[in-house]
Formats: sequence, structure tokens, C-alpha cells
Amino acid sequence: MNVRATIEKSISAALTRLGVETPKVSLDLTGDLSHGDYATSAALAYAKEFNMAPRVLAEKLVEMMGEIAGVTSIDIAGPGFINFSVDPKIIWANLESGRSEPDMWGGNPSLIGKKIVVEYTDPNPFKEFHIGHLVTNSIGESLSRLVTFSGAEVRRANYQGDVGRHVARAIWGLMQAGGSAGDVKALGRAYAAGAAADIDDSPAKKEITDINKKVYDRSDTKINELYDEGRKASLDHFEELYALLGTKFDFYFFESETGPVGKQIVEMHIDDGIFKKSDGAVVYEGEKHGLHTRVFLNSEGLPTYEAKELGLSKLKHEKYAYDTSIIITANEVNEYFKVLLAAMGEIFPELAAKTKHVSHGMMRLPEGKMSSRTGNVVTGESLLNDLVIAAKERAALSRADDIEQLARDVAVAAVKFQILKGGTGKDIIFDRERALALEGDSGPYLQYTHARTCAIIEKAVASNVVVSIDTTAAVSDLARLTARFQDIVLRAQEDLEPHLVATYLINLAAAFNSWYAQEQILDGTPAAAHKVAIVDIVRQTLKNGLWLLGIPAPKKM
RNA sequence: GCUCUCGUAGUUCAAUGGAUAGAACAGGACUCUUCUAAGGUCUUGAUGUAGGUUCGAUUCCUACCGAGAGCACCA
Repeated sequence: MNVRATIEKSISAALTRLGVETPKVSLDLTGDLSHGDYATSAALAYAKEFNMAPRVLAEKLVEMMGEIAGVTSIDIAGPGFINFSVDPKIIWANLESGRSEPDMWGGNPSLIGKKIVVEYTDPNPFKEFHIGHLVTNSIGESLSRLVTFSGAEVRRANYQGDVGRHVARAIWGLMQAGGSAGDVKALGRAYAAGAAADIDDSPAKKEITDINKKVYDRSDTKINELYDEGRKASLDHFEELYALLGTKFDFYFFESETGPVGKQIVEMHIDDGIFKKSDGAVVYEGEKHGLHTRVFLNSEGLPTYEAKELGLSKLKHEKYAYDTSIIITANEVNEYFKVLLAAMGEIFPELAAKTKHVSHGMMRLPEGKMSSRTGNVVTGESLLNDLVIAAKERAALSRADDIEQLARDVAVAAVKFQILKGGTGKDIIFDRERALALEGDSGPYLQYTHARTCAIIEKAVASNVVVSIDTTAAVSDLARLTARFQDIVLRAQEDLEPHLVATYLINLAAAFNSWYAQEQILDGTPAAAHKVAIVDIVRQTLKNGLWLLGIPAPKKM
């Protein structure tokens, strides 16, 4: 049992002996290391129940807890907090375990045996990979890695809209302009033209509706040709981006598959009253769950987003019998998702219960909101490319062996960190100038710190310095902060919040850099062995932490 | 109009109902004859308004003000 659990149990036992039936104990990492490693506000919370002053209750609890294995001091502070300091030997042993099993460092077994599927990115063929897809991708990849690090068996899924009105618009645009469907840039322009023309009472609107039907039933040879070529070109192009971003999907689902399945599901549940016919469409009345009515099959008989999503839930579970399905989308679909989950709850209650919807905010650039309808947009791809070019200038001055690769790594870090440093769900203001500056709280800052640690280790190895932790040494704040890694990772996984890892890594890197500036590590004395060992575990923490964020950790910068 | 998010330094983000509201950027002052200056040190500066619940509120509740998203055949 780890120290944290021991302390929790001890507090809980003390409260039970005082007569609390089911004590609710919160044991927190202290906000300030001068307060020790863990703190509880139990005495404050229960003071009223016992009609005692909080500090008096705190003293009583401390007395009843007595000695706790692995804890060297228990102090009462402030209004009645009880602070616990962990035995330095335990902290050093913890860090030593990280050095002996580096790949496991920070991991936990809380999800062992669980099957989890994470669906994210979901770009639409025939359209640009826009900046919103960078957000979903960054969050989804990080969440995938967080649950992997907790022992879950993970599958990554990508769900792509290869049918639907956007496709018809692009094909309409291609037919007008005569561009090649194999050229993704031409596809982007064709979509923009189609979207612009697709307005009420225009002849184009009817033509696009007609094309849309033909895409579904594949009745037109010319359209099939444009469709097949465009679809392949888009998907191939997306793969290049996934490689750059460091994502590999296990499953690809397409709306062309989920559509028919979803349609069938909806049609099977009209007679039993789950769905209703209304104005030629088939709808789900969300009002019974305090929501609103949504169309599942339109009056053309075609499945909408909602019906396709129902089909997807079924297909996904057939492919992989998951315990949890995490779906990442932009928060603009939150309301639809609630209706969808309500409908799913009636049809597939067991699947609905296993589904977790994580939504993220919109990514905004200082230039304003981007829309692929206007044609001239900053796409996810162009943003990445700009960053790579900017990073290259600085990379040229670095000691990296492969400047091109470093520039890509730094660019990916700049984007991903910006996305992941804030809580999921809030809008992300992406300031390109700031990201390009590669300074301050940023992905490149973490990479730089990691590269520094690598350089020290390399030098230590070259000069045959023995690396080992002195378990009798006093613990520094840097060592204690490093030892918190596991607690942070576990919470980030439980809350599905990558930003907890991001902010932790910034704090750790700052603590390390500060120490580095005032300490000569390779000082030629026996003390170097211990100091290098600390550098080594900080290095591993940064490496594993960056991995959890989906950010590459180059060894040289 | 209704529903859902969200209002924290000049800006971009933190703070599971707890201790002195933390960082970074921008501004000012320093710091490379020492292991990577993409670094470090010092410094100015914030909880939209009004109530409520609580021993304690940035966090929970109500109202208002402000921003964003959504409100049936697009996703």
C-alpha cells in the first residue's frame, strides 16, 4: 500500500473511532511544499459535527492516529489543517523505482483489464483539416495515452463523414469548376464554392440535394468517380497529418457504414414509439427528458448525424466490446449529444451507460473565427506548416542532428501544449505570435528542459560518473515535486483532464531550471552521483509526461 | 425569446469548497571565462455586479451585466 492510502486509512479510522459512520476523507497534495506533502481538511469539515474548535479536533485526530508508517511528521497548521510529511526514504525509494522501471514511471494500475475506445479527430473527407481537428486530435491522443498509462487496453477510433451534404457540395463544386478530385486543394476550393452556392431557393441547392441522394445510392457513374477519387485523396492526406501529430488509429468508421445501420435502428423503433414521424421526417422527442426534438431521418429518408451516431455506437461495440467509450467532440454539438444519449438510453441502455462525451471549446485565432465556408481559411495544416517553418530558424541554431525533424517536433509541441494547457471545454485562443516565440509556458520550454537533462546524463555517462540515489539525503522540493508525478497522472486520468499533467510539468521544469542555474551538477565530487540521479528522474518524468501529452521529447535542441 | 457553456493581472492560462489567488507573456532592472541563455534572478499588476448558503466561496445557489455556442430535416 502506498503512503497516500495509508494516511487516508488512518484518518478514516480515527474518525470512525470518534463515531463517524462513513467518514469522507479528502487527502490533498499540499499547494505549497512548505506545508508538507499531503494535507487534510478533515478537522475543519467535521468540527461542527463534534461541536469542537477545528484545531482542537485536529489535535485529537493527530493523537488518535499516532504513528503512521512512512510519515515522518504530522503538523497542525492554519485554521486546523493536518499536514503530513512523507519519509524521505520513501520518496527516494519511489524515485529509485522510477529509475529502475523508467517506462512505467508515473503509471498506475487503476484501469487494468478495462477495454476503452477513444474516438477523436473525426475530420470530413472532401473538406479541409481545420484547426478544430487539431484540438480534438490533441485531446483525444492525450486521453488515450492517459488511460493506457493506467493499464487499460485502448483502441483509437476515427469517425469520418464520407457521405452527407458537405460531400455533395464539394462534388457540385468540382462539377462546376472541373478541378481534379485527386487534388486536396482543389477539393477545398470546390467545397467552398458548393457551400457558397447552397442557399435557399437557388437552383444549386436542388442540384446539391440531388447529388447527395446519388452519393448515397451510388446511381451515377460520373459522381461515383469523383466521389471515390476525392475520398481517397482526402483520407490519404489526413494520414500524413496523423503521422506528423503522432496518432495512429486502430479503427476507422465512416458515415457511409453507420448511416444504413443507424437508419435501420431508427426504423425498428418507430412502432414502439421511441421515434415519431413528423412532417415527413422521423424525430426523437427529447422533451420527455427535458431536451428538444431532433430529426434522426430527414424527409428524404436519409439518416442525419444523430441516426448515424446511433449506428456508430452499435458498430463500435461489435468491433470492440468496450467497457468505456470516450468520444471527443467540439462543444457546439453538446445539445445534440444529450438528445442522442437520451435516445440511445432507450435503445441501447448498456451502451449509453458506457459512453462518455468529452467536449472541447472552439479554437480561435486573433483574426477571428474560421469557417471553411469562406474558402480562404487558416487550416490545421497551414497552421502547422507555418509553425514548422518558424521553428526551423531556431532549430538551425540548435545542436540537433536532424534540424527538419526538430522543427516538426517543436511545432507539434507548440500547438499541442497551447491546446492542452487549459482545461478541456474552454475556448482556446491560439496566439500564433506567442506560439512562434517559443518562450515561457510552452511545449518547447518543456522540450528544452528535457534536452538539458539529456545532455547532463550523456556527459555523466561519458565521464563514467556512478549514478545512484543517496537514500539518506534530505529531500529537496525538486525531489518531492518529482515524486508527485504518479498522483498527478492518476487524477488527470480520472478527471480526463490532460491540463493537470501540463501544468505539473511546467512547475517541475521551472523547479529544475532554477536548481540547474545555481547548482553545479557534475562537480567532480562523490555528491555528483546523487545529483545526476535526480537529473535522471526529472528527465524521465519530463519524458513520460510529454508522452502523455502526445508531445515528442527530442534529446537535443 | 429559450437552453447550455464561460466571465480571475494589460494579454493567455492555473487554483478536487480551504492556508498568503499561482504562472507565463507584455513593461522595468539584472544575469553566459561554469554541465544548452528556447534558461535563471528581482519587480509592477487580478476574482464582472448585487445578494445568499457555509466555520470558510474564484469554486455552490439566485438575479443582473457581458462573451460564446446551440435551438428539427448540415455535421
